[in-house]
Amino acid sequence: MDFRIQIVDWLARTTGLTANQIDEWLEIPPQSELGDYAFPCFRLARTLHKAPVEIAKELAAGAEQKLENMERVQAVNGYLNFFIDRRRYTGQVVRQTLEAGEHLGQSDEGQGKTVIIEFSSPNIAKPFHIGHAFTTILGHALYKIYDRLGYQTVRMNHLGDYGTQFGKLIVAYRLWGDEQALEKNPIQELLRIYVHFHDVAKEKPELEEQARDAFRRLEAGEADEMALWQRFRDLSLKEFAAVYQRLGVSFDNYNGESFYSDRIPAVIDLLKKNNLLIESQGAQVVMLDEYGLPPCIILKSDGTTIYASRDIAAVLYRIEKYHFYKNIYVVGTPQALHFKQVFSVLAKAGIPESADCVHVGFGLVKFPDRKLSTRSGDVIFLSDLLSESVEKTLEIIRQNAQLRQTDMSEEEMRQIAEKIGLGAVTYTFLKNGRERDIIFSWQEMLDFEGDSAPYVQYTYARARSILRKANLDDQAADLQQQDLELLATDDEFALAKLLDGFGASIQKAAELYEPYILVRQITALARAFNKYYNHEPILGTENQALRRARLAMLQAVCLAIRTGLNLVGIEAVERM
RNA sequence: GGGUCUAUAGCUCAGUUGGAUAGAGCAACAGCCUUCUAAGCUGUGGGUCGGAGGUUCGAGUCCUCCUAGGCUCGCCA
Repeated sequence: MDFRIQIVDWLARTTGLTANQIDEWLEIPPQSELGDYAFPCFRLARTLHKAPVEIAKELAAGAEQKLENMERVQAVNGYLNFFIDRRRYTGQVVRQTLEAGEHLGQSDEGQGKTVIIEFSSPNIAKPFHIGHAFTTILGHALYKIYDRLGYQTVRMNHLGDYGTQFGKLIVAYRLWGDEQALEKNPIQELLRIYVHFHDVAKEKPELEEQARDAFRRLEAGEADEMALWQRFRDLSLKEFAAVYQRLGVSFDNYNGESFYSDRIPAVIDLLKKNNLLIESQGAQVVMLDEYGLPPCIILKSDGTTIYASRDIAAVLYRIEKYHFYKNIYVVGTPQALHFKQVFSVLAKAGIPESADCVHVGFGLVKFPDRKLSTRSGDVIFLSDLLSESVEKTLEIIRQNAQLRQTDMSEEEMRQIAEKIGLGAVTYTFLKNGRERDIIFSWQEMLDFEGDSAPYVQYTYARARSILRKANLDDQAADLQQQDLELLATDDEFALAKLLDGFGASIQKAAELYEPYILVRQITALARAFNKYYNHEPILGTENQALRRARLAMLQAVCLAIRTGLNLVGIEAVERM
């Protein structure tokens, strides 16, 4: 808003400080009773040789007649507090929000820049469990946010479709595979033999050796191993596709680890050319002492590749193909060291783009007493979690439909339940800082009150219901005819401030790779609206001009909530 | 042991670049549905911000040390 700019300008002229400096220091008071903007005068005390309290008083004396759009300016405890013209501000924000319409929150900051987001990346032949939900939901939200800011985006699903684990699967399948079970329920069968492999390998360590050998043959392109691998991969992808479709997630490519395996020679060349490759204990490694990191293994002692070599190959490929502005990896924090090593090897090899590679880590999903582990078969499938959530939602909708005597069809109730149930799960993963671990609890995951997607969706549905009753959608109608400065209550001003901060929250979320910033913004907006809803009978407003202005504000709120939810991968519903 | 992250209300978490009386949600307690959807709203209680020093006009925030915990540390990914 230009209120801030106005204050900064005036302060810059009056104090002789630069506008940038003022802008940095100008803050928003903790309580709105203290004002809408505040300038702390303590830092001026030394240069002006005056007490902060005095400085504030003098500035306040000269401020009011010089500043338009300002209700008053007050000096309190060394702070210079500005109270803006709230009616004007509220009117302006609502107008601008509605004018932006479907473009709300868009920006051109990403113009001409390509951002690669690698996320989801499940392992072939393993179930899609709630651990994968985190990267999938987080990555998808980041994609939407960057897309909104005008960046060119590339979504990459870096499938775990290579490595010694496939040697294990091949060995296990040959020993215990059940063809019929594989046809019927591929991932379950593959998981069964994978778990069995680890059980047996405890007694018979020679199986591990056989597995490594099978992977060696796979990497060498032996037909039998290749065929099995291809089969496992195809079957797995088919199952993953169902989950992605349900979540509304898609990718620009599925270049998994196998895709980069034949680009390893280029990596070896590069490293050799720079004299970085050293033999150590039979393996080829790059030393990273100057980065304070342990050596990075490039080739194992049996000559096969390892994930680090494949990740390095992937970066080289992406530089060449996309000339990326940023190359983002949405991968759990346990792999932080791995990415540091990979980026450092590239830096050491003189690849400047290594500085544009970012590991966006996230916490572990675990039970109160243990870690989730595929090997032990101790997992919660994402599909089960989603179904459970949707099921519970459907129950609540049924109860409410009966209570409120609504006329929702079974089909409509199911569609709504799907959106809300999925939203609840998505929200749970995005509501806090991503690096925090999530202690899995059904109770918390399925809590639909307070800070939750259903709370926000419910708010939206209620607001939309009012607009329907007033025969309005949320397109801005004849804005020129509206007197939006009639919006004068504290609730309305609070809503305006939250609407005003919407765009900034998107930018901040992108800057920090933290969708929770946007999630909290729209939750706060929803909370402010619920308060308003309970204070003011909007439809029953007697003054018709004010009623129109209030409905316009509702349109703006709906627009922001719906847009915000969509940007984190949650759908709004018209009724619930 | 090295690296790294974390420690804020009973629980789960926010807390802008250091700024005024540290905030939400859940749980607890007390209220609000003949009026726009009660998945809502209003109010109450609840804190030596892990501990000790230091820098500063001012520290939950920055520095040092300590304690506790998570993750991680060459041939898995």
